[in-house]
Amino acid sequence: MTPDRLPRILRPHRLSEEVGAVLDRRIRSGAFAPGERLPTEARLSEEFEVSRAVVREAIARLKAEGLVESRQGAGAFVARRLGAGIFRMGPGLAEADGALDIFELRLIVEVAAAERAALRRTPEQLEVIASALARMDVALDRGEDGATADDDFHCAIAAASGNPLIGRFVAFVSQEFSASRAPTWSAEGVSRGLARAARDEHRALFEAIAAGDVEAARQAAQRHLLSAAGRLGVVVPTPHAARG
Amino acid sequence: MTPDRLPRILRPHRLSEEVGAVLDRRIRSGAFAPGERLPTEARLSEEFEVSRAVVREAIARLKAEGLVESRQGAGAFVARRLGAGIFRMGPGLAEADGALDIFELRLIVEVAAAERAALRRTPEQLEVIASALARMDVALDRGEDGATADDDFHCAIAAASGNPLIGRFVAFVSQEFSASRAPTWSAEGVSRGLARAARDEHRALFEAIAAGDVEAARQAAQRHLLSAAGRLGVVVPTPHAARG
DNA sequence: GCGAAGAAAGTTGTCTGACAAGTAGACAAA
DNA sequence: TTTGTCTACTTGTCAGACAACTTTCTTCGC
Repeated sequence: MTPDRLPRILRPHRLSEEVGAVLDRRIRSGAFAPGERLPTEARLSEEFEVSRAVVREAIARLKAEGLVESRQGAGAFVARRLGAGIFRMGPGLAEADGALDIFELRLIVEVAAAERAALRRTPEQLEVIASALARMDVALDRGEDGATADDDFHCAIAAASGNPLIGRFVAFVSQEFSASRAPTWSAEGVSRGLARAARDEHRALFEAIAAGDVEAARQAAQRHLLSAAGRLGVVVPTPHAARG
Repeated sequence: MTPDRLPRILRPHRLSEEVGAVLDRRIRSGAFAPGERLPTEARLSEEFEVSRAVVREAIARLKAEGLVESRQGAGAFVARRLGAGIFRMGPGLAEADGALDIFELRLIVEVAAAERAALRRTPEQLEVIASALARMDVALDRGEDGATADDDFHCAIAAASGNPLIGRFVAFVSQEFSASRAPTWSAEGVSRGLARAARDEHRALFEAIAAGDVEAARQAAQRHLLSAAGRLGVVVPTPHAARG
């Protein structure tokens, strides 16, 4: 646990964010039911003792997130389908239990991506994967940080799955959780051989994809992600434990 | 009970949305580079010939979407990592090739969710799944629309996976693609027996989860989703074809 | 000349008041 | 009951002002 993140200690408070956060909670908690009309802007500005401009800005955020829809003259309404069109991880998910949840989702999607990449990758896509792998090797030899190349490697595999949606989703998750690769590539991680272990797992995965061996790719991807979780002290239970 | 969900044929234009759309395009197209400072609010309000309030509301949306960050006194800046923290499907994805991509992602995540639900579901969660199944039966008997119950069924299984992230993601994908269930539950679909076929698949999946049989749950979920895709005329290739 | 303190200009955040555009409910007329 | 009108209400937009904060420039002491 290396929490090098100091998010909002020094950030000056913004009224519109506070108001937005309160409304957000009320909506998600069900205090305002879907389809129900929100109090008017004037009413809210009274309740929170802020100007209408602040309320409007807060509601603008909620509208952008798909939680609220407003109609001129009628009012603002809680969306019938909360947050349609947008998926977000939510802050603070990258720690404690959240890490396990994210790793499990990564395991599911990235293993599937690896299988499909083994089947469908084009020579060009294989080249991109190989390039990321090579950059990791260079970083390892020189004792530099290979976290970015690590990131690229995973994203390149997902991109080679032939499904752009999978590619984008893996990129999203990986970005969201990029901090998780830091311990492996830190000075301590390198000295403890974590980076080298990760490199070997990556190579096995690459070779399986290069060979077009779906089953080997599945196993290599699963082994790698479980090991990566282990390097963070997270144990991901898997229904396939007997097979993997 | 009035379902006022007509597609808003002629939505009155909202200035803030138009301004926001223009800025959105400029940022995504790279006209404003990541990290670069945006023109000031005053400048933008001049350019678009709108009030500063409109510009602020537009920027508030972009901030909510993670495209822009602003600092009081300094200005508004294009985010270094565009849209970090948010995943969206993008419009128009639910047709043509997009349907295949979404179905493949659904297949991956929902099959995994079914496996985990078979392992981890609590009696309460099983009850929720059973309830959705029962509602589908009622709808089928009465010739009513069971699409909502169908939706609930899938989401309930994902929720029973024990991983809230999976639950939310399936809810997201399913919502995004809710139109896909319509053909099954339409009058024509019911008369052609599509709804009945779907019901049988659902029941098999439910029983596998109730019995805690991981392998059966996996197969039932896969079979159901592939059949569902087939009912839409989509053929999803799967690396597990030999096994399933 | 140079570094530091301070002034000045510029920018976002918030407040206030006002009017335009659009909606919903009441009420009267047919 | 149906229809049309009216009125109160709500959101959308505008304008101007000030506060809070950042950046840049100026000035002063050395």
